[in-house]
Amino acid sequence: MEKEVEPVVKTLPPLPNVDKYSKVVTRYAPNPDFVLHFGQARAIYLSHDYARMYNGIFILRFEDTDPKNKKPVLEYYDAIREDIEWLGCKWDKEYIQSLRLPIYYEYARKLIEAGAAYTCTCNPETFKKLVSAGKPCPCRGLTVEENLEKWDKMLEHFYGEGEAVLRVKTDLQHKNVSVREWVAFRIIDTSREPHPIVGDKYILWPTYHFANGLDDHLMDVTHIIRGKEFLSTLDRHLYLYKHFGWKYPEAIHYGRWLLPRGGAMSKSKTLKAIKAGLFKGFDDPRLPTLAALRRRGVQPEAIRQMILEVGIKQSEVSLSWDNLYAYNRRIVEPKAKRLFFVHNPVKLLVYGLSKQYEANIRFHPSKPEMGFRMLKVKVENSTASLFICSEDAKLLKDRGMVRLMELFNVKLVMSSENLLEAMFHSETYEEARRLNMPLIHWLPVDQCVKAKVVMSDATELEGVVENNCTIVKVGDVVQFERFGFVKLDSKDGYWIFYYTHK
RNA sequence: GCUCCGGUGGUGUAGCCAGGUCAAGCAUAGGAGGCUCUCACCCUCCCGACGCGGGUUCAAAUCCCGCCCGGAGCACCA
Repeated sequence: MEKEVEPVVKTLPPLPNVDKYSKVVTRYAPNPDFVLHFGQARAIYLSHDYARMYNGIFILRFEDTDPKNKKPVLEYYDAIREDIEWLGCKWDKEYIQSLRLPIYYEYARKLIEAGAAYTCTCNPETFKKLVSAGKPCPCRGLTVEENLEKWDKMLEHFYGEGEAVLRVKTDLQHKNVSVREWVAFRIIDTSREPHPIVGDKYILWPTYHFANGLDDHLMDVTHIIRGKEFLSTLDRHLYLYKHFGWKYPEAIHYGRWLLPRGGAMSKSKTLKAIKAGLFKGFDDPRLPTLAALRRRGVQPEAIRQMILEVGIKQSEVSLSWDNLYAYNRRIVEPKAKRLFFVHNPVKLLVYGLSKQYEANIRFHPSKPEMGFRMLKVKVENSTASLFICSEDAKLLKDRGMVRLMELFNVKLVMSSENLLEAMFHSETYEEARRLNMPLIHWLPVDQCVKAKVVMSDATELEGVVENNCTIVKVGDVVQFERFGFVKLDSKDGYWIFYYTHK
């Protein structure tokens, strides 16, 4: 029995205060305004894996309450579901906030009735001035009745966009000015900015602070795992929970992580660049989206292991792609079949052959159980026609002799720009080693198909791949020997592979 | 600027709460060599870190103070 190399998988540290709750409930709450990127896998895996670890519940909640500035797009709801499924995380419940507005209205009314929230029709500038000085605005003194009346008018489209908001009462001296009297509802003109799901049905929309905080309670979330950019929303939520007399869930915040090469690019910038044609789509190999990583052959388990390794510190971390690739290689290497791919092929004629040749090569050098592939070399008039990489052609010119892997050794006799001519030298590997010949791969000109590899910088390498590639299924990761790991992307007429890593 | 949060090799992480077994472990990257009919994998070795300065203590990466550096937030965004 051969043992697979088991990577040392770190286990998650225990979650705080688990025994205080009857069931652990976590959630992931994306805004469907773009596909998920690599960094978001962190909150997803941590939330999901903790829920599983404690036999709890993992909730997916779409937070689509800004049809204007962070406009949700219908296709991304599904794209996000697909991304999360690909990561291997199944959610137990799903909610869409835009379908819950009546619930938010109901709780807003309760808040007003409790005297904990008030309608505000101040000019934003004057309000800002007052509140940063720690002073209340005139609206704060309105009676409950007056507030309910104005609230109803807000619901009835009496006010236009920007004319009225609902504020939550806080401490006017709160250290963080943005926490003071924060906005729970604002008006968005959905006749101009329709929501992808509910259209122009509502104009009064809850802010993230309100809907997110409220839903965490209503959905019995016990443990919130999110980036530390949400640290200040916790302060806001605390007021909300205090007004309602609720207990706030355990909140864990992790620091942001930096990725090299455009990893920190913002959604809006990325979208703009895609529209401008700078990227091929949201799965362009240069982008750090999950869709792109998937397309390139990165295994979700590699991402998970990397996230578990990084943990949940609040300090920021700079990750390198190399690190992710190392995890991925560990997963992919034992399974990947080996094939020959000759890029920028150059024709090589080998003379002096006295018989037919065929090479039987393992699909995996250290796993004979994975089987063999065959490459037949047709010899006519003592001559064979092969392809080799142009880089290897240079090698042959420099060294004079090379071994064609698993075949025989040749000696260069003539070279022009597009054609190399060589003489059969000897057959054995031992002879090649004795003479210190470089080893190169090759393909018979009649045993290969055209292929191209899309590199991680989106450039494309043209070449030929051995026709044994018919055993490869779309989505499989294979290794092109002396080249790197690639994933078969499509084979409609043309074999297209995406480069994964070395 | 204000408010929070954080600083272990190039990168990530263990250790810090309960000081000694840490002249700091592991991984990855880098270097050298070995194995191998791939530049993959595997094996061996090397490289390299407790931000700085004080204090407490027999003893500090671990506790205390100051400084420095980095990050996050400061919206009618999520």
